[in-house]
Amino acid sequence: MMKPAQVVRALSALAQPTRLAIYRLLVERGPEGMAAGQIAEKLKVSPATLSFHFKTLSHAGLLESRQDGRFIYYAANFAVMNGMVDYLTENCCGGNADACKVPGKKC
Amino acid sequence: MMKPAQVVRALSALAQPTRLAIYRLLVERGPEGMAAGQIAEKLKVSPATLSFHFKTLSHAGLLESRQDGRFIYYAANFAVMNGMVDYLTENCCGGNADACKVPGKKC
DNA sequence: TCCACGATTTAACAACTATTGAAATAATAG
DNA sequence: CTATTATTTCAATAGTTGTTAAATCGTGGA
Repeated sequence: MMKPAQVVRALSALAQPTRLAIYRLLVERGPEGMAAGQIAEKLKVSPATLSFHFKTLSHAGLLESRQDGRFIYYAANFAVMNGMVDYLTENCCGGNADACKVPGKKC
Repeated sequence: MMKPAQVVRALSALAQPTRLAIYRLLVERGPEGMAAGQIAEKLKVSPATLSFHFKTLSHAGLLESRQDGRFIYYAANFAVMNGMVDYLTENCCGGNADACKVPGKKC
């Protein structure tokens, strides 16, 4: 189970329109990821601002990066988001499956 | 599907240690919820601070409240969190189920 | 009605966050 | 090596957030 501080960091990282858009774009893109410049162009964000947000997302563990030539590819790390969701729904409804309203959760 | 602004509001609301603790406590408690005073005592948070956080969580749609005598009971609203998770994983891996790493998601 | 109790509001302040442009760094191609 | 492209760092500013104490609101009982 994730530590509270890490969950807060992940939530905090996603709680910003530009970063949320970056993350969603990379979730859609899958493991291949996308180059920083392409993301900047697609989302119409200045390189400096984008870099700042990459740092925040990476520090939260939500992004992986790899260099390919002059380009840096970023990709979503699904494990951290899954851990975040598990943390939020842990022991939901006190373990009463009937009362549970979280789909896919076995309480 | 939820609107981006509402998702950001929900993530933002949970991206704070005290509010995350409040929400988890209420998720565990289920639909019955818990009185404000009990939560304050359990989490050792001052009433004023707690009230401030209730407002933030309620405004994000994450909490429901009902008055019972002098007490106000708060309960988690699961629908909004589910919507938040759906928004985050929407169209994940571009619809390629094999590449998808999000358990319970059919891509 | 008056009082006690639970909960919220307000105002103030310190701490943190996002954004920008300009400068600096890293990597490749010629 | 130099020019070029991609990305990051820096510094400054404006805006946002969390906490506290004191004041206020609303409910139920004497």
